Order: sequence, then structure tokens, then C-alpha cells
Amino acid sequence: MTEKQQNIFDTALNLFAEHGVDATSTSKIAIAAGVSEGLIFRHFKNKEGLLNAILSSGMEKADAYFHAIIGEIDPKTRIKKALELPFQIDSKDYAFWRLVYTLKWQRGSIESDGMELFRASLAEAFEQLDYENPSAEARLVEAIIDGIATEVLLKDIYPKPLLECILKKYKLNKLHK
Amino acid sequence: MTEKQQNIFDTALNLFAEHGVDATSTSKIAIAAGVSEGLIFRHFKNKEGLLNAILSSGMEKADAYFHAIIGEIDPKTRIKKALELPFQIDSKDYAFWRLVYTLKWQRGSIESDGMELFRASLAEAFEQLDYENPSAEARLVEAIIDGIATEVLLKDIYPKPLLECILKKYKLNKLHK
DNA sequence: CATTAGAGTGATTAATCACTTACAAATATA
DNA sequence: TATATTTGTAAGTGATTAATCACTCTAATG
Repeated sequence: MTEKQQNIFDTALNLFAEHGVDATSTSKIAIAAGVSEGLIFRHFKNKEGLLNAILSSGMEKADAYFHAIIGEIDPKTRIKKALELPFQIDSKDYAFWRLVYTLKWQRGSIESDGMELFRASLAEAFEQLDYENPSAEARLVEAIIDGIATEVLLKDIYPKPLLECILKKYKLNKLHK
Repeated sequence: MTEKQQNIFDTALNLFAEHGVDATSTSKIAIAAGVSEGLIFRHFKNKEGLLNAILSSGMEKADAYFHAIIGEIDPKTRIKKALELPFQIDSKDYAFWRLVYTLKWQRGSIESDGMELFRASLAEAFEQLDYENPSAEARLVEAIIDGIATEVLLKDIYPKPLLECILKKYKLNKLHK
């Protein structure tokens, strides 16, 4: 990636996240990136290609986090780590996640293979712990993660107290390790 | 409201919810509603005015639900009713809520006075029950509601099992009344 | 019957949209 | 040094955008 190409990538990500893809024109991206509009199309083919480059780059990094949780063998620890996910979002990645959550509502959620494995491994953990409805429990955890992530991404408040609260509900707050 | 005005209102709501406000042109609305484009501007002044009409109309109905919860005096019942909220969304209102959740990420969340009171009354309930951090508990419930509502609105699955799961965590599943 | 007001239309506006083309500058390779 | 190749630009393209325009139609009022 040349410097200008990286410029396009970064400013597009920020503008997409802040105002939405549809409200962000290629001309605005070019101006904000200090680049001619044509260069966007040279490097990324079209607007959709630019968006896809941003998404796949971000999901690659995200998949690493998911696999770290899948690899956790102890079911309690696995669930705990899953619930901790939204509290560990790197602030550098805020724009990316804002974009992902925005796109959920129009273009369907961006699914990586890591996310599917993550879902299944959660249900498996609840099953090992003899929960009554493991798959529903897994979906609930996913919903809670989404809800808290929304809280973290949209309101800039200190989220840690929420972690205490939710871990208590799952009796995971005094878990060794 | 004349029939055509109602037509514009309804089709705009559905298109806004499905594709987003920015991706929905006034010409598309007019065609889908079987109406001349000019009529949109006669009745609603501009696109923003149409959006505002849709939002304020919807929030009026939503406020009724919030006040029903605020009016509940027993703290446990109040919290339970709050957690039940996302499971009781009228399917006729799906489009409206999809629109609300979409707009959260770009134009800021649509806040009604009912919602602020709701938030405060939740914290009050947790305080009465001697929870350690009532305001954090209230924010957590809000986040959970948002997460489950997202689940309900985006995936068309049967959500009731999730209600069982979450009520158990709050020990509200065997609450009389 | 004459007047008025609101509902509704279709053509038209300037601006913006995503994207293309023609060409120059820079950089690598021979 | 000569020649490709890549990186970059400026000026365009037609299509679409939100909004306005002059206008017609209908129904009620006096």
C-alpha cells in the first residue's frame, strides 16, 4: 500500500463509520484524503471495492480474537472471556466496529467463519455446564455482547462497572484465572 | 391525513427501515407509493420533514409502553417488565424500530422524555433492591434490551427461550404476577 | 354562479453522484 | 540511458438527487 492508498483507506473508514456508506461520496473521501477522486477507483476499482477492502481487513483482525476464545477449553473461562469481549475493543478499532454495526441493519451482518465457530463453541460450553437450553443461552450471550458493544461504541462512558454486573449474573466474577 | 398522504408515510417508513434513509430517494418513495414526487414535498415540506413525521409518530406510541413500566411500583416487577419489552414488540412496528436502531449509528439516538424517565426508574428499582451499583445495573438492563431487540428485529427466530434465560439470571422467572 | 383553497401532477432545476478517460509524473527494470 | 510500469491527476461523462415550478382538478363556501 502506498501512502496515498492508505490515506484513502483510513479516511474512508472514518467517514463510513461516522456518516454511513451511502452518505459518504467518493468525492468527499478524495478531498478529505487529499487525493484526486480518480485514484480511489485506480486502487479499489469502485466504492464497493473500497468498502470490501476495509471490511475484510478488519474482520481478519477480529477473527484472531474469536479464535482465542474458541481455543479456551474450560467452559466457564470461555464464557467469561466471551462476555469480556466488548470491554476490550481497541479504541483504534472503534470506527471499524461502528461501521460493522451500522451495516448490520441494511446489508446484513458481516459473518466470518470465526464468528460461526464462536457461536457454536459458546453453546458447547453451556452444554458442558448442564444449562437447560444451551443454544438459547449462547444466543443470549451474543445479544448481550452486542448490546454492551453498542453502549461502548456510541456513548463514551466508562464501561467497566457493567462487566462486574454481568459476570455476577453468570457467577463468573470470582473465577480463578 | 388523506389516503395518498398516508401512502407516502407508510411506504417511506418501510423503505427507510429496509434500505436506510440515505439510500431511499424521494423519487423511489413516490413511485412505490403511487404518487407524484411533488406531493411528498407539499405534505411534508422536505425529506427530513417526512422522516421527522415518521419518528415523532412512532415515539408517541413507544412512550406509552415506557410509562406503563415507570408506573409499576414493585421494583422486581418493574425490572421484569423492562426485560420483557423487546419480546413484546408488535410486528406491525418492526419497521419503525428497525429505523430507530439504524439511525442510532448516524444521527444519534432518538431520545424521548419517556425514555429518560424509564432509565431513571430502572436505577431506582435496583437501588430499592440494594444492588451494589444501581446505575450500572440500569445501564446493563438497557444494553441487554437493545441487544435482544436487535436479535428480534434482525433474525426472524422465536425469541421466547431467551426470555426464560435472562429472567433466571435476575431471579425473576418465578415472580408471582 | 363565482371564488377560493387544498390536493395532486409532471416537467424542470442546479447540484451531486459514481465512475471514466486522457494524459503527466514518478519509479522501477533492462 | 532507454523503456515499461505504476502512481497520480484534471477534466470530463451520463445518471440521479432533493426540491421547485406552473399548472389542473375537485369540492366546499358564499
